[in-house]
Amino acid sequence: MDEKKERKLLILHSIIKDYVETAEPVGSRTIAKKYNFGVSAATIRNEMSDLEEMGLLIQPHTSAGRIPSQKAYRLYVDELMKISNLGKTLEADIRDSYRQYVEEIDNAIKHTANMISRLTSYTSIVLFPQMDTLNCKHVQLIPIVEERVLMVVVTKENIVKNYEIRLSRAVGNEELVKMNNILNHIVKDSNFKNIGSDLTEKLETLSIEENQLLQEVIPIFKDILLKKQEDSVYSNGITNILNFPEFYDVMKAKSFLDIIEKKSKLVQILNEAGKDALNIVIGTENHVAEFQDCSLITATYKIGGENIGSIGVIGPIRMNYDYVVSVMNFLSQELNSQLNKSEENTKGDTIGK
Amino acid sequence: MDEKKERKLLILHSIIKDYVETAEPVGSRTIAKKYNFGVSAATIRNEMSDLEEMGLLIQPHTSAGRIPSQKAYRLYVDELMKISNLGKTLEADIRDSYRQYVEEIDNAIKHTANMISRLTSYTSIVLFPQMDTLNCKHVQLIPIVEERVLMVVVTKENIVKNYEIRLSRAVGNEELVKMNNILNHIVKDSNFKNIGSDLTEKLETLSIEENQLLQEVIPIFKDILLKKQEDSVYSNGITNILNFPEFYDVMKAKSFLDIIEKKSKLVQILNEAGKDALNIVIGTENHVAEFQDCSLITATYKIGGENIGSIGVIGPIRMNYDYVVSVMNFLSQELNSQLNKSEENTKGDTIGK
DNA sequence: TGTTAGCACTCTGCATGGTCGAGTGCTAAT
DNA sequence: ATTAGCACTCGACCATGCAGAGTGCTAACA
Repeated sequence: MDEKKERKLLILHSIIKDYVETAEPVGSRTIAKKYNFGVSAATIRNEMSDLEEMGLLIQPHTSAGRIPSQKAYRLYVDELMKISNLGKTLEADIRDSYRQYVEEIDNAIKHTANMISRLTSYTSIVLFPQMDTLNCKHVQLIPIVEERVLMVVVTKENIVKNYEIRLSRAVGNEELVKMNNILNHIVKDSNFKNIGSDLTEKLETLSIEENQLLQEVIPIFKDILLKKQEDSVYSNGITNILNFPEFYDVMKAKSFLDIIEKKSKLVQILNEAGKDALNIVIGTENHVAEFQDCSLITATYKIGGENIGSIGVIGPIRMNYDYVVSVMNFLSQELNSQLNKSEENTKGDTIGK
Repeated sequence: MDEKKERKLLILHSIIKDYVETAEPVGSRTIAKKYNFGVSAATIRNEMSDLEEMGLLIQPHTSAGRIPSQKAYRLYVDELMKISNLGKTLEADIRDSYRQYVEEIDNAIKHTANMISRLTSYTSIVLFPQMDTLNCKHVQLIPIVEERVLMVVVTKENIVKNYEIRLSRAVGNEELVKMNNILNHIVKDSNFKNIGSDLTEKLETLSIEENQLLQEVIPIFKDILLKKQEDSVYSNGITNILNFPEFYDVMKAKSFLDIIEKKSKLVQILNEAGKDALNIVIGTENHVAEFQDCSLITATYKIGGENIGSIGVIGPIRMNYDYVVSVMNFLSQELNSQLNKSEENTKGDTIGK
């Protein structure tokens, strides 16, 4: 009885494999011939009929072959799929390619996105470090000219963000330093997530004069944390999707591309995808209607053990899951070691300062 | 004889108008009826036949109507078109919408791009200020942690760019200040365009010790000016193009979108478009093959009288030229006054400093 | 009991051919 | 110079028919 079931699954596996390659419904003959099971097409037909009853196969119409259902892909991903390596040389090449992206974290992440889309030929979407997962180390205000000031925020994770701000009046250098000191005093060591309540609390401990000084910077400081959300996502290989017959219909392609352009939606999608090391969201498992013809595979990256963002790839449901998963596994691992290597180097000294 | 020609042009005008609206070849009857010229379709037919001989109309096949040739659009743009205003209320709304984008120049430009694509329903592409058109005012090195340093470059035009860099070793605060001083001494007031030769020249005037100090920062400083090219373009409304029947063919759409994703190509296209206040490039007048089904309308923006970047819109050749031109006129004017208003405010004091 | 060959059936894709309508060019009349 | 009329052309659309792929069922076989 068990080997019976075994064969069914093998057949399902073959069907999925074939369909992923060809995008055409696959018939019993194809399976019998191409994947020599040593039984006739008729037998395969019977098995396929069973698989259809189990909800794993779908027949577009009477005399077409069958295609895997979403449930089948889920089964495949959960139980059938075997994840392989990318191969020593490719892995070494990728590792090498990170060399030039050591300075700015965002570049390493962008590079990861580019690699994802290049390797998988699907569309990649990545989140840059999300402010609300980070912790403030210190803030520095730097005069540019007149009332214009550059605010540099360094997080405990050693991520640097900076923002050009404009005060309502020109502020002298000494005043700016004073501002900076007080500001630092209250934002230091706070967690950006609770910054709203934290700050109002701490502001109360300050003198009236000090409050006055910060009157203008504080709202700006808070704003920044929210505002940059739409800059916090990057995507590459958006036209790759047009290579797949599923999207030859211009309207489908458009609704896909529309979302990719709507950065805020992407942030949401990535946030909903799950926070495991690797997450697979197939078709309607995604809550965003426009992506229900797609599958999404995401991974997270960490600094100092804390999840601070994620990388993902989005393609048709008929996706090469095992390959894509191995790509994502390797790249997220590589990105993580990249990010944390540089942290290891500096962290010790930072704490000591 | 003159009023004869007059009529031909009126007919051409009508055909263009109709074709721009409907994207269907337009026949003699349509023109006769819809734009009541007071003559019969047969007469129009004769005129159209003449216009075709003149190379202004094209007949896709014997029994279809006719469509305007590229030459016709050029004629239209150069001589026939009347540019109107956008209307007081719309103009006021747009002007208002700039309010919130005063802090960072790049945001004002991005906003302009968003407005372009929203108003025209074509795809907008814009260049952020190009480093090589700017002049250096000063540079500031700010320690982040260990060997990581933030380099802030302020231009004479008061544009601020900043880059995270990594030195080969941790550098103490005093040393960094020293570095900063020497660096500033030699880069100050130089024009980024000639920075290569300028710097080598000035480096020779420094002591060996000073040279040593700058050894690492100088190449980085030069790199920066080139490196960020691909970050220097932004585009919005890329999927708008899919609304036009010209791009219902997926392969056409793909080759369009591919270029939009290739930022470096966009920079080239915008640079080739011309540096007048307003430039119109129709179809094959563009040298980039993939955009020869498109028309491009660009405008420049200035700071202190100097061209530093451009904004543009790209759509099908069958474009609503007069409307788009009026949009671009208004927006570039608005952007310019936005950029230079803020400069007026500060320039005086800056020089005094 | 599982497997298989055979056969009728179904459905799509494609080529064919005919009709319709839109639009033209030409000619002759005004 | 303009126009009405008419023959002509071509694409869009639709019905038809055929070939090919694939199925489900049945009866025979190991």
